[in-house]
Amino acid sequence: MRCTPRVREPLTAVESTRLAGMFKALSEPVRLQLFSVIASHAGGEACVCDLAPFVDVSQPTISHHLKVLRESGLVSSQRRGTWVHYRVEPEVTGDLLAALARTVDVNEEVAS
Amino acid sequence: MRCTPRVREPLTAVESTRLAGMFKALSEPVRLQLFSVIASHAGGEACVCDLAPFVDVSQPTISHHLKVLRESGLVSSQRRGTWVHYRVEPEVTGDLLAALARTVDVNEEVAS
DNA sequence: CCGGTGGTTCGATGTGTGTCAATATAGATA
DNA sequence: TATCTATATTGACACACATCGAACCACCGG
Repeated sequence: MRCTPRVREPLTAVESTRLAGMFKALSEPVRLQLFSVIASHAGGEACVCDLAPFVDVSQPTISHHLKVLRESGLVSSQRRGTWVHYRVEPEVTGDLLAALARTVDVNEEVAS
Repeated sequence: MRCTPRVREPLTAVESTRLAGMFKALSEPVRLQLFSVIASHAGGEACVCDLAPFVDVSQPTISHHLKVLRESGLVSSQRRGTWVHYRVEPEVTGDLLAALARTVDVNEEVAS
């Protein structure tokens, strides 16, 4: 029943589950935009008050989305006095990028 | 109220919506694995019968997930006689990769 | 024109999730 | 202590979604 040969090993169920969790965190437009806004600040870091002007949802909703991002591991948070700062986790985002790049590379090798 | 300066422009709401749609397609473990299995075949292309052994869901569920991937633009499908072949769309996946890489780059520039 | 096999669509069901208003917490300031 | 601001949590609700069995469609070999 096999129609096409395989060129490399696909993701395992375990790897897929881990990566899918990160993709899920970025799968909401508002959340992706929040992540992007954080990343666009110096040091990949911004306080919540910097994020609010960019998205058109209530403050609790912003807080909820930040929690989802935090739990995915893509960002971390730190309180500094009155303000809470969110920071992109370069290592985790790098993992995600690498996994996706590996997948896409298969096509590029074949295309060239 | 601004605590941190911005280093680059974040994604707009429109861009976020488009990209989030692709991330969403990859946000399900089974679906991500299907995508990965397709990409792991020669030419970034595989027929449905090649995918089934890798995931533990019913055949209708596989078909549903393939439809979602197709509608996201990340893969396309083509019937060849009895079998239907799914193929990774390199250009679309490249867009996604580039957008994510741009975001991560911000951190790496700062880190170095 | 059948019977069979590969894939898709349909209908139903349980679970997950984005959103907000209201409320709560944490730190600063007086 | 009282109060103000920044952020988080709770509760409720509507909607989306993953999954399956059953029915359906497309191609192929008699």
